[in-house]
Amino acid sequence: MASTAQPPLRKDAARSRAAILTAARELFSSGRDVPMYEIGRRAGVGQATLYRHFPDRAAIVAAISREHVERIEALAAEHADDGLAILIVLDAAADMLVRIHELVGILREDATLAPVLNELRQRMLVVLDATLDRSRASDLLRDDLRADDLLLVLNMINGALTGIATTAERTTAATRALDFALNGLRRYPTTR
Amino acid sequence: MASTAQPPLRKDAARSRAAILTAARELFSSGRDVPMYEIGRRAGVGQATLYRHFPDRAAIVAAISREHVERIEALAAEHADDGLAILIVLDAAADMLVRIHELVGILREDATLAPVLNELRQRMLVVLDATLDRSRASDLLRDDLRADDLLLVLNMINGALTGIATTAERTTAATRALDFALNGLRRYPTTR
DNA sequence: TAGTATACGTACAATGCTGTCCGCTTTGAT
DNA sequence: ATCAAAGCGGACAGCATTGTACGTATACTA
Repeated sequence: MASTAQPPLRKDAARSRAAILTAARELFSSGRDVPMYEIGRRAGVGQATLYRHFPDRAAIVAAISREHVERIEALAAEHADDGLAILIVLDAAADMLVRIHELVGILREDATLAPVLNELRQRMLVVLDATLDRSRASDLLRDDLRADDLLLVLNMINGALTGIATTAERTTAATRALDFALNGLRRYPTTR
Repeated sequence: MASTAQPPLRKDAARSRAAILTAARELFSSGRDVPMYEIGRRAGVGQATLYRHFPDRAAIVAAISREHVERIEALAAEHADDGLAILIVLDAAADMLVRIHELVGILREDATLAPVLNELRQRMLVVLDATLDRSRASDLLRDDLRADDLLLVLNMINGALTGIATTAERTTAATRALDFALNGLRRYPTTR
């Protein structure tokens, strides 16, 4: 598998690529119906350049999405021997969702991105699974929990953010949602 | 306000209207990118008929959405004097979300539906608030809860459903999500 | 059962977005 | 300094979708 080796980009090409990604990150954070040419316009780049760097919307979304998952992977690695790591990771993931909520929607919406979505889901599962395992000893969480339950919880938190426009309000909602997910609504919680 | 009085529909018009709503309900339950003409085609009705009954997509979505909220309102009224009413309502709402998950997405997606969305949100808040109040005596739930927290929880459950195709799997996810929302993830829950 | 208002379907104009073509410009190696 | 390779932008062809125009059919009323 030597196929991933890329020839280095020429100076102008590198600038274009970065500009496109920056523009896309910004536009994708405020709404999901973003025309391609709008990304180009914001990046100060022509249509052809846009499409040369990224053959379609999917490629851009994939590139940006991976960045974020990689940050979570790095964070989990840093806290590998912390018994509370799972709480730290969930917290960071919730925080990430506040920032990329719309992007997640795009990722799910576009059928051609299904393979990427699966890849990222899988990587998150690996991280969550490992972290959960290491936190098991601390008796912090229910012992019927599995990694995909935590992914479900992240989906829940993401759901709590839909339709909220400002970052501040999103943060509030995410915090409250995480609180509910961790502690529940019950007055005298039944741990079943 | 006598404005809501509608002249009775002619027989064929009534049939068309019902066919359109049925087709829309079906199509909206399996995806959110549904072209108008597709609804017409499925309903066995021409473009003009479609647009005469509903001037745009928003009108169809609004009509269908209201039906569902009204069912919840009726259910809450039935259980008005049950101390566990709030659990029953949450459960029913979760079950409803399993069926109309995509519709909720459409409702939020289309900017022209914002007024309808607000109206429905408001009506849900009223129901939840009243039900929560009546359930207060049973000491069932945390006492810091307000109606909009419950709406947040419903959003969370709705979030848990995104990207799941089959009804069976959605039901499973909704059940698990409701469990987490009610009881939390913690082994020894801190009621804070 | 005849007439009129109402509803119907088909065909099409208008719009917005995607992805490609092509002649010009920049980069960096000799 | 020169030149080929690589990159660039604007213009545009193609496509999907929306919403309208218009001649025809159907349902209620007398």
